[in-house]
Amino acid sequence: MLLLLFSSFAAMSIVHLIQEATVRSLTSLYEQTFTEKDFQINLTKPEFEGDYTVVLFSLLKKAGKSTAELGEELGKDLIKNNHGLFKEYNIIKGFLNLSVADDFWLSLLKENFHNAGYGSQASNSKTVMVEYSSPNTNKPLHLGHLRNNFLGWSVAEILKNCGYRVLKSCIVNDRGIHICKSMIAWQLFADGAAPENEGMKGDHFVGKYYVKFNEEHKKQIAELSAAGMPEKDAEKNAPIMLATQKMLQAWEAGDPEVIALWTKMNGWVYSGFDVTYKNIGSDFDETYFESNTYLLGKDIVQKGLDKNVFYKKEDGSVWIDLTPDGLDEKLVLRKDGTSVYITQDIGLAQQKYDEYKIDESIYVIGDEQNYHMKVLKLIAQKLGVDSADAIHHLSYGMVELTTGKMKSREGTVVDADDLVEEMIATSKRHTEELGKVKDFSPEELKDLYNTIGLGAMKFYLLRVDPKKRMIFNPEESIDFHGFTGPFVQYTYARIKSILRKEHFDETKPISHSLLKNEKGIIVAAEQFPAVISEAAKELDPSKVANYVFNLAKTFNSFYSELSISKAESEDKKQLRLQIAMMTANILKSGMQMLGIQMPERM
RNA sequence: GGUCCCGUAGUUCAAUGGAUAGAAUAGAAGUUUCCUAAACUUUAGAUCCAAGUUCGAUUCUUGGCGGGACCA
Repeated sequence: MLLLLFSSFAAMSIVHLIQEATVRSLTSLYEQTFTEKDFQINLTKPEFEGDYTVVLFSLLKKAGKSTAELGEELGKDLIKNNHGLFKEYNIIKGFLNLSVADDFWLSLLKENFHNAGYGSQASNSKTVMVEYSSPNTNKPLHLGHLRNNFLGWSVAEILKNCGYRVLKSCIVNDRGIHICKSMIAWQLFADGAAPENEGMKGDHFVGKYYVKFNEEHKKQIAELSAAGMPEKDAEKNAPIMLATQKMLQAWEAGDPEVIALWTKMNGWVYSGFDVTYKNIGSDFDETYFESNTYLLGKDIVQKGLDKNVFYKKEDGSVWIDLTPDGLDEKLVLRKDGTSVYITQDIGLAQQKYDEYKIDESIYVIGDEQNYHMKVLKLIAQKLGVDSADAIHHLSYGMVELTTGKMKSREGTVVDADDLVEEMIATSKRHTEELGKVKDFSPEELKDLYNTIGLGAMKFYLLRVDPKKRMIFNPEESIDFHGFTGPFVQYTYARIKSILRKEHFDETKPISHSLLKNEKGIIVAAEQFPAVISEAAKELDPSKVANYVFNLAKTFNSFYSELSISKAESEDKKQLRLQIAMMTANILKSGMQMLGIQMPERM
């Protein structure tokens, strides 16, 4: 009877149910209008009796009661008028702790334990584009790019689970002075070498010449300075820099030789990127190349001039005045008529909208671009670009090293490929030491090492609030114990092991009181849909990582306290099997949203 | 010079204005004839400083100190 009743509540979270019930009780008790914003519902701290807590302080004035009176009256009314949803209550200081009936939790478990899609929402018929990764083609990917890639991928997955149609896109920064630097250095120092003859990945090969350029550039600056030239002039007038500038002009003029070299070297880089993306599991529905988009937005400049959003200075350059918005004046077209990044970006934003009619456009870009993105959105809005309001910058903090800044041009970076390789090697070592999967085939082992190594790395980079910069110590390897991916994977593998051995008997009705360890997991499981929604709203995968870890921890504690296969009764065994299965389903889909695979055994 | 962000255990991270500030790791002490010990249990350890708002501040406001990013 009760089970049936509670299953009709299943669409609503328990927090929501408590909110509504509390509003009803307050309104009838004190004959005033209350809303759920008048008070707060928290999880009850484990040291107190109860599941959820109504914080009473904010209600005292309006109700005209003391905490003790209000708590008693509200508690009694909640118990009386909610069909047994609440079992009991207690009041400590200004906190009304409510115990939710076991039947509610049992009903929730029964309804959902076998549902692999628990927590995901139906289609909302909205399209969102997530632009991420966006590499330069003059160097290989490093740790910072990995954070970007994992964030972009994960946010896309989270949004999919919330019912969005998601398009993953990438803008490849394949032109400009930085690419010319690698090209010049290759011409000067490579003697025609190609990645194949050196057995290098193409992106690493090209990156080597980018570093080489900077070494040579520095040397020439020193020479010119020694000859008496001021350092700033020396930077510009170093012969290698002059040659690079000349090459950039030749590229823009379409010089066939330069274009051929550019095509060849970019080709090397792409073949290298392909390998890295495949290894880390990144992919894109749409790839834009800046060499195709850099002329976009010029018509927008004209439109801006017509609308008087932009103005022309005497030298012919075009500007926008953002001082009324608390920002500066910003250049949108140089005096020589070439456009700047912001102009292209507006052009591309418009193109994305035209092609896909996207409702939201998320840009995963480092926080060093906060100002740029703010200006981009503002200008787009002032111009009346269709997609302007949809622009959303997912700004993430830089990854810093304990040993100093990562600078590609100085070669002081943690390389993405190296790190991936190291993680996989470490997972291999751990696995071999433990010796639990000696019957695996070589292919199965390879998959397992990948799953665990990448799991550790992705979890490590995603467990931190994206907005905050994070610090990485290259001397210490990423952990496989504690608050880590492998911890969650291990919990999952243990559950799967049990599920392989035991069998479900769904004919058994389950009706008994829940032990603390049993209920704890169901209470945690109930929060999963809300966590996903929150993560989507905040574009924050760390919410999922933290949740999944806590659920795994709760389960591990349950596992060590209570036996499943040797439960006190068949009833209890079936209950615990359901709890285990629901946990496994949630862990798997939560980790999937972080881009992390789950091993059936490890 | 201007704008913005960040200061929490030794370290890396949590905490929609709420109860005794949570974890992980490193440290100390335990758990394996029993479903996978990559686990579990116990223990010690922190809000940069100073005012203010509030019944209540890690959270909000102001000022300092320290770190970072961006703009010209």
